[in-house]
Amino acid sequence: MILAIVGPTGVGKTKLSVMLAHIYDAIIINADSTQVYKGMDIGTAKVTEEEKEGVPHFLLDIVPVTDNYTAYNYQKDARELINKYKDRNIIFVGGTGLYLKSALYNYVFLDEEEHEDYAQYTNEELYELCLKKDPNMKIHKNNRVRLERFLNKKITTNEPCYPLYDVVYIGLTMDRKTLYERINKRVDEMFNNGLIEEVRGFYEQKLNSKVLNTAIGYKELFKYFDGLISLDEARELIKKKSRNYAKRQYTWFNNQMDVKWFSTDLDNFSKTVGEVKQYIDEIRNN
RNA sequence: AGGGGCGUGGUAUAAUGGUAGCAUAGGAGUCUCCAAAACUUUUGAUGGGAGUUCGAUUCUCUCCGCCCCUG
Repeated sequence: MILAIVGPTGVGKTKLSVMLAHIYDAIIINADSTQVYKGMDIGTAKVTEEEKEGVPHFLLDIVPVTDNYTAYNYQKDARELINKYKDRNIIFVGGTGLYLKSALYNYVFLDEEEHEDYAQYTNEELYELCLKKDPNMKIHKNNRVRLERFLNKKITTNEPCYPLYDVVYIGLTMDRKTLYERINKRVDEMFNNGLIEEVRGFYEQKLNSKVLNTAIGYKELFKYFDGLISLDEARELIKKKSRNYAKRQYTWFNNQMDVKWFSTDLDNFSKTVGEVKQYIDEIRNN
């Protein structure tokens, strides 16, 4: 059996995953694009050793922050694990929808044929080049990385995207206002628990990488260390970006996957777990 | 208390005696490796009252609120 626990950031996915892993004697595979990196712990709300409660976790802390781990890498790694543990129950947990899609669906990646350097081109120029290659190209001109990739490919795919595995998608949700309050509070807790020191460690090593420049909580504090914004501004920005992200996660899971949603009962979490378990058992018996 | 200034979506701002603009937050959506990304779309405002006027958010008065200066 393969389960996937999805939902916005801060809704309680980690806790649910460990409890379900105990019930079904399952292993857990991370499906969060930033938790694969070593050392990014507090800012990504990575599960701690204590919280794992002995449940085996995979695809956590597998690459240094200087690597550029992509959905393509994730697809390979996750499918290897599915194959290796096909006799066991597997629980995917995480909020990066594209990673789940790439691993669990027939999501085709195209090898890049050329590797020209387009650094000297402006976004506009890249956009024009792409249109010259294919007038029907629909990538936005600000989406620079996608434009460069498009130019480096010889063909595009029309391969339909269909599920490869039988997966039960469990979505965890709560009303928007409560979720946003929780997200704000969680960011404050990250600051209290040493987020600044965690990020300063990377900053002082003068590390620079894609994930450090995009991950929420990291890029904002880098700006603070550079003296571009105040600490309070960084904190508010992190909260805002986290809320924006949560909303986009809903859009993705609502429209890209067949998710069964459950409301998180904050006062009685085991009740929520019970509802999820009942649903899973019904499906397994059919 | 006296003198001065200011009140425009949740927030920050623009403009005008004649359709109140922009940004951001909020809502909805798109997605074949930037995905904690990049976009699309949409709700929502002239502090209250009165006067002048064909018409006031704009001009006048008043009340309320906020800010600055003085004692």
